[in-house]
Amino acid sequence: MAEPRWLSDAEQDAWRTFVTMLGALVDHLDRQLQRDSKMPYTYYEILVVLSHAPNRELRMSELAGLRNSSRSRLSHAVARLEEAGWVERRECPTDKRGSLAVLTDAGFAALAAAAPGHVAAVREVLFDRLTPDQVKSLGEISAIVLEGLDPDKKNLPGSPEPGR
Amino acid sequence: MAEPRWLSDAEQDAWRTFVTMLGALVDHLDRQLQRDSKMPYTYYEILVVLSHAPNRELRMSELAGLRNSSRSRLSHAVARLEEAGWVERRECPTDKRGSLAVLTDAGFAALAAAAPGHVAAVREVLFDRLTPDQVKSLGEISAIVLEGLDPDKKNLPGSPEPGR
DNA sequence: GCGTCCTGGTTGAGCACTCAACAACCAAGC
DNA sequence: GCTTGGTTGTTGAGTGCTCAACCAGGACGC
Repeated sequence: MAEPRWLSDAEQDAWRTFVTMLGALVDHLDRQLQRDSKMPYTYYEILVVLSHAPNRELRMSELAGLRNSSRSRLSHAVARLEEAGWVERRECPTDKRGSLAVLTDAGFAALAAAAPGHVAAVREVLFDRLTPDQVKSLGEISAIVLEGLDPDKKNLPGSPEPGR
Repeated sequence: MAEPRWLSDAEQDAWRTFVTMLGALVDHLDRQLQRDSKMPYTYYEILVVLSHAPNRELRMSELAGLRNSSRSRLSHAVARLEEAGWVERRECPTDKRGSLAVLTDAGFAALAAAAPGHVAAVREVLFDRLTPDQVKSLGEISAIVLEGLDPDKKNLPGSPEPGR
């Protein structure tokens, strides 16, 4: 086996900073939501996606696709959200195998209550500290990396904000 | 309560792309390590940090600090690594409360075996797709965000590569 | 009709993490 | 010495995830 191509010093620096930032960022946002709104970030995103859907309902697998989540994960998650009263399951009228996840009024209210704090947190750690050029740059870099990871996935789910 | 400052369109775009990329990236790297080396990413990082330490040993809390990890998490993780034979616990000679985590030869070998694949994965999804300017930009942006999250933390643990 | 294969979704075991509680120990004051 | 308070590290319960196994129902062939 050939000697692997290790990272250059500049690459190592960038990688260490990036990966540390990444962990701290995810941790920070997750804790903020958990503390202030009693929900993990992933559940927040499920509620957001549902809030944007027509009738605030989606087939389980559509929801999983939009969330880049496995069916299993989503099934567990929706079970929790159902216990919390934020989502209901209904039978799919056109395919008896299927389930619909429906955002309840209580779920929408919980989302509406959680959103300002979450968006404020995102703004505070990210957008209020970066110049418009840096935001643009971050978007471009993210798109390039994402393209390499997920070549045929073009639909980006989930703005951080709830829908109408 | 005042109307929250929502994100601009450009910010929303950047955020969605960024957050989606982030999830996919973490997932990709974690799966690569789990598949090829039977260890989660966080355990890989513990081994890396230990491999760079003098005598390949560290106090638990130092290790936790370098890894930005809680004591509890580290304690659980080291218990697993000990089962795998990659790390040993020893008493700290100067403080009877303390424990030392010591990287074993088997642990070092496992790390050495895992490193090339991991670094190749990082290179493939990130550095081989970005220009040097973009790498520089990513590093700067990461540093700015990290500064806001972790104001007094200046030590960045963990290059992705094992030490001597 | 009937069989076969695929798809949608759920389930349960196992794993990594968090949080709170705890035991053991050090350090400082008296 | 003793007590008080902070530190170090572990433990156990609970949560969210993955993975593989599974059932139910659709889709296509015959």
